[in-house]
Amino acid sequence: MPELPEVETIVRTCRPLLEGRQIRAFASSWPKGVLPSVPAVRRALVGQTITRLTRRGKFIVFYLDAGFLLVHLRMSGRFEWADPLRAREGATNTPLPPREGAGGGSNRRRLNPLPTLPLPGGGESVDARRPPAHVRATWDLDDGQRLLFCDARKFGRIIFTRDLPAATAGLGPEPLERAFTPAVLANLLRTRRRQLKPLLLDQSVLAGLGNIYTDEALFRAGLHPAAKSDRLTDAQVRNLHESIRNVLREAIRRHGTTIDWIYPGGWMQKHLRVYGRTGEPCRNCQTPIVALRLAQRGTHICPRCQPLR
DNA sequence: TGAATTGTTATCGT
DNA sequence: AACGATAACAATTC
Repeated sequence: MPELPEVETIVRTCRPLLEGRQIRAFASSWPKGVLPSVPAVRRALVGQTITRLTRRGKFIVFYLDAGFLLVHLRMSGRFEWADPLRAREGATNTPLPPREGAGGGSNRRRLNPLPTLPLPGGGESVDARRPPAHVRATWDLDDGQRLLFCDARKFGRIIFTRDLPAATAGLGPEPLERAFTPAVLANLLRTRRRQLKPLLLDQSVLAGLGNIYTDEALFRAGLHPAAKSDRLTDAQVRNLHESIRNVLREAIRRHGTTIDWIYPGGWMQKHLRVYGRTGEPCRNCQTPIVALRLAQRGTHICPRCQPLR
């Protein structure tokens, strides 16, 4: 369930491997996920050089000589690498980010004919000898590497466009950019009358937050997820603004949250304060964390630190 | 076995 | 009529 920090980590990890590379081939047997169509995307991609790799909200954005490729991982999408070069070298000097705490040891992979490198940090229990499951698309690059898009649930999307602004027109501001000031947030909140959590989850309002970091930001700000967006004081808005940015920055520093097989390599899960901590004591006041259902989403709060009124 | 999972979209209600 | 809330949906894992 990659949200902004996980996507940012993936982009930073893939950037040195992708920027400057030319795409030799693109293949996919997944028509629903590739827009406008697999043949059209193949024609658009082959021969193109990837000049930049960036992120917009939860989209990974490939800048090409002509046009842009957007990849959305949705729930279960991930990138992997099939890399014959690295396989020959024993995969010992890969530019993967460091890991903190447990899981150490198995960063080195055994020699084998066609291993893949899970991104971003190397999964703790990923067996590199096993070919990746659910491969939906592949990119062959001019240095012999092959990038794989894997997605068990097929919720992800691969979209080619020549008009990036049009393709991302439906996204709200980037929470970590300078332009995202407390005044901007105040405007987003007060021009609507919605519950805070569904509003912050809405990508057309603010780009990049998902279920985990919305819960975490609201906890840090001491706000109840069902509180109405137009009833916050200036101080509460400033607080929420700082909470959103801080939790995202901390999560990026820790390479995101790893809570299941989908996204390996992060360690922010060790620092979450409410998400997934139902029944455990609040780190501020020891009150047990409560799970509730809001906007069809599992939601976690400290009832004492986040009163509704 | 079915409950849980997320973002988007269609639909319902105010 | 515009906005907000809600339900359905994609497909798989445990």
